[in-house]
Amino acid sequence: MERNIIAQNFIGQEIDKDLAEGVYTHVHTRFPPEPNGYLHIGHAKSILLNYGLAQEYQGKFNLRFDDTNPIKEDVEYVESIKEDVRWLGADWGEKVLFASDYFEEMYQRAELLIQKGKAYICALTPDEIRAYRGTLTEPGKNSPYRDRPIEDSLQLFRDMRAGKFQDGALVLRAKIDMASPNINMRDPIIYRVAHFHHHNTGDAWCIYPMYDYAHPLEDAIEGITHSICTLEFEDHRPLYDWFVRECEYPNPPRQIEFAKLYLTNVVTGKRYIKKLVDEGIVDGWDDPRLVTIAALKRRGYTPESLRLFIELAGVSKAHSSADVAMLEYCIREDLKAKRPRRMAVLDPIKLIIDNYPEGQVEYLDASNNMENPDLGSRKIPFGKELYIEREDFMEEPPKKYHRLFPGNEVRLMHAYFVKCERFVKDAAGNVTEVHCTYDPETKVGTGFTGRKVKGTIHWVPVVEAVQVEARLYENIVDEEKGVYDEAGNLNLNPNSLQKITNCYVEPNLDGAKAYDSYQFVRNGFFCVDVKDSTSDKLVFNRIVSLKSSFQLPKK
RNA sequence: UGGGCUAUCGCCAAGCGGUAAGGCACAGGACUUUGACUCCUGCAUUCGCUGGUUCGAAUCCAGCUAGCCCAGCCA
Repeated sequence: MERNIIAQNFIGQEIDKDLAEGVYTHVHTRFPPEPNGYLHIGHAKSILLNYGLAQEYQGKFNLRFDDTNPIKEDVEYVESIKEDVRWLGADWGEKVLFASDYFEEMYQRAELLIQKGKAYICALTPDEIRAYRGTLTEPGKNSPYRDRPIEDSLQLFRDMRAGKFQDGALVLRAKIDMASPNINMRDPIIYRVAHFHHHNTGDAWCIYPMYDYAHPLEDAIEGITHSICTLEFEDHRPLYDWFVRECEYPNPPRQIEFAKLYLTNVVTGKRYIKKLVDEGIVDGWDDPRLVTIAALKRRGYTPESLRLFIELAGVSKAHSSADVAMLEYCIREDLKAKRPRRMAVLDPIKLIIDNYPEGQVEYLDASNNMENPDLGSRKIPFGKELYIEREDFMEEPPKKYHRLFPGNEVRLMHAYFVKCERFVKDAAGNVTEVHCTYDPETKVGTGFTGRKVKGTIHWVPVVEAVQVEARLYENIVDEEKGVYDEAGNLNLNPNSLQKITNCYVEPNLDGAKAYDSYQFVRNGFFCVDVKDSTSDKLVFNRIVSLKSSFQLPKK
């Protein structure tokens, strides 16, 4: 049976233990995003982890929107989140769940807390509450409203719900311990007044539960067994357990924390991504320079590649940040045998074959993917004039350079050996044309073994070349300076987007229009940028660089 | 003398008292119709530090050190 790699970590071990000890008889996990932004690579880890765990133990997985703060939330986000979760392959079963669907039950349990003397209505102002809370090193002191009679609190709470108070006038607080060394236990607020339209419940409520209260109840209501969240909630676990216990839920869920996924020298973090989007520094939430799921998808990443990445990165409690090289490895690994390959020239110079008949065009048969014959082959027009990459010719080559230079012979991919005879420069000294002679006997497929060449280069026929706009992306942050400066601002890289308009790819002679997900192996993988193709131009985004593919050998 | 958590190769990460898995990256080499891919090879006498227990410790104990999180009517 196929084991879920994603479940092989300390969380899986804890679950094994729980199951063995009979604490739980089954496994039920959930992914609980707040609909206040787009999902990014970090969420993919949580989604795949929770879903993978449910799969591994033949349990259930819920997608639940943690929509308890209408001020920050929007339906636009719930739709995009559903799409991304679905794209990643996580199946949430019957229907999507919303925390807001449990508002009535949460309210009832809050009344229960009041009746048990475990919660009270507090009229301190926000500033006063902060002052009474104490500091990290000093205990807090009790609110003067802490011993308000139960009946008074109950009535006040009902009045809050009835809309008799302004925002911020009153809050419901849990009565725990103002001297607790854990600040979360110092009578945390559990309900606040907010006259705000909610995307799901409309204007039915003017009081909304806080995360610390709502989350454990949501989990308990849904019968979640393992509530997996990130490290910053470790301090909240005692409170989580307190609410489940005091609200009298049997079969309490268990919270387990893991370290967030960071990528080295990449902007993760919703807050910063949002800033880049809001300030127009990037084109939108799916700008290929971001690591939102939408952006990765647009760059050509596949769900399989992200799953592989999450598996390779692993899950632990150690603060860490994975190398982007690992992410790029994953997309190469996934695509290399799956997708057809094409030739492309980003920075063209002309290659003229002096001994090739003027005006002649022949259609060469080219394998779509040498590693996967099932992908078939295609015809490529070949003629006297071709475009080749500027980097593939050097007037004075360094040692070990085995592409074109005067007197050297190379293979034109899928075609012939070609020997450089001479070249032409313009007034500024730039090479404009490279002249070669070809050897008809070296045609691919003829089994020619007379001699070997050390280099094989890409080319595109001048006559039928398809011109596209290629966008090459560099990291959006300055890797030298690091992601953030002292003030916590992003160190942006002004060259994060370089447009190249005079780029050519080979034509699709079979009439296919899309170049989506084709591999342009010498130049990294490309995919069509569907959204920005407003003109009739094709727009390509390069998604990764191939290891040393265009680097000259080091000295 | 607040609390919680973390520390194993450049980056992730196994390891759970019996003598340091694996992946990415990197470096050599072979192969080659993509300097890619593939294939070999190399890459921690050592597990933040210092003591202790033990025949034996990355694993147990004690004490240090460093880093991260917490004082929203955000999640």
